[in-house]
Amino acid sequence: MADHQSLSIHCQSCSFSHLCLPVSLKKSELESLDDIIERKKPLHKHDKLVSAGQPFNTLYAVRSGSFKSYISDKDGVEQITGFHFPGDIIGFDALKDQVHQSYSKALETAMVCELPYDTLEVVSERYPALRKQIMKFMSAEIKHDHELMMLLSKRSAEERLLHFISHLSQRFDERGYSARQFNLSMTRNEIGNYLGLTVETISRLLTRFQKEDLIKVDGKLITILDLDGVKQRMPESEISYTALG
Amino acid sequence: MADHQSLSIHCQSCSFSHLCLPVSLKKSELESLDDIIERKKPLHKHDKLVSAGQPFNTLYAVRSGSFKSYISDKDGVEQITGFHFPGDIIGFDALKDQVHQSYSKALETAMVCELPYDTLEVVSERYPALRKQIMKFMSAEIKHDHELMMLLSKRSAEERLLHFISHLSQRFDERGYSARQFNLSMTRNEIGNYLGLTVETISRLLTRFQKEDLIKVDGKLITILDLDGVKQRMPESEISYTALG
DNA sequence: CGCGCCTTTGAGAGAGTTCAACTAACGTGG
DNA sequence: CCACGTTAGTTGAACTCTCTCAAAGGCGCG
Repeated sequence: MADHQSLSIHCQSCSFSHLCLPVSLKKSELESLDDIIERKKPLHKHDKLVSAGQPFNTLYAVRSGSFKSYISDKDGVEQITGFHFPGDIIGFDALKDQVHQSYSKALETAMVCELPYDTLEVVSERYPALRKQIMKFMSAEIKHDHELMMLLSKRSAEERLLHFISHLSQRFDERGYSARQFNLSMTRNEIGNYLGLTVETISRLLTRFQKEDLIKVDGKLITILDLDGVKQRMPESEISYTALG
Repeated sequence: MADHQSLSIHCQSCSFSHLCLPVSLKKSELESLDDIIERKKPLHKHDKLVSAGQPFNTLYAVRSGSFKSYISDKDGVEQITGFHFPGDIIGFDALKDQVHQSYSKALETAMVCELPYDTLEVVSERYPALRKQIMKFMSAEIKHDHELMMLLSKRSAEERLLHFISHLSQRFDERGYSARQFNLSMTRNEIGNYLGLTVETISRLLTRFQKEDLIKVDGKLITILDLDGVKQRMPESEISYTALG
């Protein structure tokens, strides 16, 4: 079962394990985790990983590519609740009722590791460190959501987008990619949806930031020219940590 | 230790246990939980229960009264992230770094049950149901936060306030209070802060809702005159459950 | 290679904010 | 227990940031 489509890939050799569930696990714990993980076929752009209403069976860890998660109301209005990159875990909102509450869609070709929840529970009974790690991920998601509330509720369009760019930069950095130059896997529309703004506002702001020599925009490719400038014009959260977050 | 300021109060006799951690626990599990809980002295209006930056030692369950939780940036701008009523758990955002990320302040005279986290972890090792319950609470908070994002990002002032009133009504109902008439323990300012609106807008809307015979407003006392009307004018979430949420 | 989606840019409109003034309720100390 | 200072709430008028509507160009996917 564990070798189903495994492609001989393991947490031990995964370059994002320092950001993912394996963080702080000992070797024996890591091997147990590795045993229960199933690697799925790649997803293509626009493929749905999960849909709201589906029964919850497994959490997913992003292995490559990126995803958006969003909720939807009865009129079809959507709200993107997060973008996910390698190492991120998807599906925590489904734990309460064992039913998925949101949709997750691939923004580009992507791969995930499947973490069957029943098995995860059994294993975490033996390894408290794993359980703690899962709860830390959930806690981090709550913290992120609170910061987004502040952004949506109190910040101007400019501050929201600068925060978004700066946060993306930081996440790419953590993953070993360039903090200064990266490709947006999401559309302007999706950025706007996430930040509570319209496409037009995002477009206008990107143009303005470019005129102000803060960034360079070439379609999906963003180059940050003045990282300090970006951070200066963006309100800081009260509690900050130098290295780890 | 367990009898420290216990006032002979137990989960078994608590009228909010159906909403709190005890949900779905068996008798023996409940007794173990009861043993580790410490009941604290009452807090008064404006007393801080926790502050951002404090080391995290315990979760809190609201026993009576109400609280607001909020984050704050370096300029002192605050964002209320939630209001808490009896049965609610406070402190999940602190699990990640073992440091509180937000403030919680009593909105009126209130009491809490202290859930020392180290002990909670030891006990939940023996009782998986307790562990599951904690994770379900965290999952519910994530879901709530996502719905608030949708509210802040996509809804008009009118829809936000109607949602707020309707949600309060539902929570009072769950707690055995009237769903039709209740006192707001928070100020107009705090409602506005939570919903990403100004005091003036909240005040104007409440006046308008009253003129439209949706509600009656007498200072802090709200009477819902047309509950169906309130719900009709407020967008529904896609996934709804008849009884439990 | 063509059609659809994404992006950009402009002009006008509007929902909610800001500023201001006033009143009401609160609580604190004399 | 009253007086006073402070905080909470209401209402009006002007403003502004962002949205909406519109139109055109460009990229990319099939």
